[in-house]
Amino acid sequence: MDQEEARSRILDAAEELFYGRGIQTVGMDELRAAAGVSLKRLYQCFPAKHDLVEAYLRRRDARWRAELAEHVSRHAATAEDRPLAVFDWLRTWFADPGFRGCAFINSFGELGPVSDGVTGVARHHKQAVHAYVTGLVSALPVGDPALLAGQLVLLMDGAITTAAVSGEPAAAEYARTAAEALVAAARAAGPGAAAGPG
Amino acid sequence: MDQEEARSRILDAAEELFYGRGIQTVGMDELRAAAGVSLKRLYQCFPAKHDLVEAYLRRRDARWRAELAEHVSRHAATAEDRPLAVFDWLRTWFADPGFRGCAFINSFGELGPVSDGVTGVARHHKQAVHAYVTGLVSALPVGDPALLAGQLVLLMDGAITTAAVSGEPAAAEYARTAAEALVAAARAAGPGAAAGPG
DNA sequence: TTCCTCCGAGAACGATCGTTCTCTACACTA
DNA sequence: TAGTGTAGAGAACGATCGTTCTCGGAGGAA
Repeated sequence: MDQEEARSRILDAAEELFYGRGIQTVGMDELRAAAGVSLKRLYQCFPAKHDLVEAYLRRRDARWRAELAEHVSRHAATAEDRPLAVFDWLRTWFADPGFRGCAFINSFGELGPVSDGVTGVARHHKQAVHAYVTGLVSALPVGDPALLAGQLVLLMDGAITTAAVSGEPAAAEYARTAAEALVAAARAAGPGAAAGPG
Repeated sequence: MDQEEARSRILDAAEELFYGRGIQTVGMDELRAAAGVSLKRLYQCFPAKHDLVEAYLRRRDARWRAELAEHVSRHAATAEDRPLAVFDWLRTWFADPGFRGCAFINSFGELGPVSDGVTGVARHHKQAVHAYVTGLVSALPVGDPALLAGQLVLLMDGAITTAAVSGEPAAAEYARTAAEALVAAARAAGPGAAAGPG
């Protein structure tokens, strides 16, 4: 087996186990078995468990954002649809049987206080998502795209955690209606618009 | 030392350590030392660690919601102010040096998949907060209080997690402005109001 | 074939953790 | 004063975990 393939299989197993059951709950030997590699190979690829944890989070960050962006660009016809398509994608994600909330929030809650690496990756992920959403709303005629993006990101994280804890995907619907209202309000206060009533 | 006092000191230490560093990171012996009780006493009060974890979460749930309700009832003059006062309280909480996100989301992310007890307490907490917010918005002339409450709860959870991961309390401001917009939109669509433009 | 190198399988090691057990000291009762 | 029950201090136990080490075998080069 190639070193490259071993690394990929280890990361696949790590993503399934770490995301599904938590990081500290999964031992290196169970991970080795799930990946189908030897312990020696595992430590060749990742010298310590925290290296594997951070690599898992980094890969998941890239893939998660790529899937989100692909769904948005594929399903949103106009610039107005794009921010809302984010929440449609969330709904399909919540319905996935393996859904268990945000991997970065979970990892941060579990290891943030004792791992600067985990904290850094989680923070980077949230910043990247924020930047992506800011890009989406910047195409809209709103007065303060940064404000609207910040609000939408709150709805995203709130929906993710609520859906995870409650076990029901309905949070995506609430978030979408809230996003519609916030986008509408931002457009009403957009450049060239009169000040709102009050 | 009284049994009652021992129990209280243990729960105090558990809350500080579990919330601040995570549950699995804190051992029973460190907890015993922080509480200033003997190991025998510790296991008399809580026969196993998971008993202590669930007791910690239940007590924190009650206290957290009581503090929130007290702040709202004390600082909000009118029914219109009450939902927004929630976010003012969040802002002060985020600024606390010990703030580290939502104890229930953190615990759920760490132990949810392997502990039905933790999952149950986290779910109960979120349902109770939802019920409280529903009560707040039910006093407002809005068409669908349950919908607005669901939206506001998403903003709360999103703000809490964003503030925790980013380490900056600014999320509370975004959440408050979003809450204002959502309340205004719900009032515009409230009972007796004409349908909105669109 | 013989040697060298690499790999997988899994034992082993040291540390930690949750939990229990032992020992000693002290307060209270007859 | 002798006896009894209880508490604290901390050793001990069994399990688990991250990590390293050992052993035996496979494959290529001379």
